Amino acid sequence: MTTRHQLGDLQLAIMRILWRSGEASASQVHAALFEERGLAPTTIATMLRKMEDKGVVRHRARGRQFIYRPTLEEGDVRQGMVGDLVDRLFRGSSAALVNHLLSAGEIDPRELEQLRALLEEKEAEARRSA
Amino acid sequence: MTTRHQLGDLQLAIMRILWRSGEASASQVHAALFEERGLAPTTIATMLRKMEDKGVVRHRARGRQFIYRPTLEEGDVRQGMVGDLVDRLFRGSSAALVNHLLSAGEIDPRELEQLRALLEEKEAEARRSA
DNA sequence: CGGGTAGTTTTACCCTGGTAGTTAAATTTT
DNA sequence: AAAATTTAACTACCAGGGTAAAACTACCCG
Repeated sequence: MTTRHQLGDLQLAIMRILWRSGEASASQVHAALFEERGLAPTTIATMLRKMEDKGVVRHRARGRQFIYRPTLEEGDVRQGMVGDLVDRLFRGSSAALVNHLLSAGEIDPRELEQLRALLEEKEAEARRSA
Repeated sequence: MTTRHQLGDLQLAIMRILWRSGEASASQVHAALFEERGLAPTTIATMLRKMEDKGVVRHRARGRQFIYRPTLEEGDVRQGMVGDLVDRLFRGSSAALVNHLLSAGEIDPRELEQLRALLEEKEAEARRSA
């Protein structure tokens, strides 16, 4: 199991850039985020450094600039953060979370059917390997 | 929509005590949590004060001690925190979260069937009000 | 009355996320 | 060569969660 990394909002935004492009320099990340966030370049650079301390990105030098790469897959991060929430709020039961979502009407009715299909598939799978 | 309150781990633990007992003094909360956390009584008291600042609990005095009551339901907190995660990680799509849970095999196979039943119920409901 | 005790308030630290100014080094431009 | 620009490093600050010692206060008991 990948160590569960908890990422903040800006950190996630940065990761998304990196996942999309594979790797990027601080200024590229800044450029990509400037539109929606309007942050100072130094803010991005600082955050990238902190993220490197934490181990979620790594860098190599190209000339005088740093190129950052993510060390985690998007799925890992999702898994980790969702898992954490499940532990904190649903005593580890993912099923309880799904239950909550369904009961609270958080799911778009138009998507119910797709979910059911997926669920049935999983059920069949579970039966097969039982 | 209830304002989305983000609660930390200790805060959640405290809330759980309060939800269970309806109301409790700082020392009662401390006693209830001491087993698993072993924190100082002042830590609990401080946290309760911070939580009151934040508006998630309220207190009244009984003699010289403070009796705290939660101002939010457990469901509200769940809804808020899950909603937040969904926004951050799944661009607001709860269905995408369910999808993730199913695809990643996070759901105990034994619970699949119950979920399917619930899902079918929701589907029927949706059809009815469509 | 006086002291122990229970319980609250004050004060203080650490850590992390977020934000950014300032400075220093290197590279480009004039 | 000098000036301007780029880019990274350093430093700083705020907020909030978490943790707790210390100080204050009111109460009870002998």
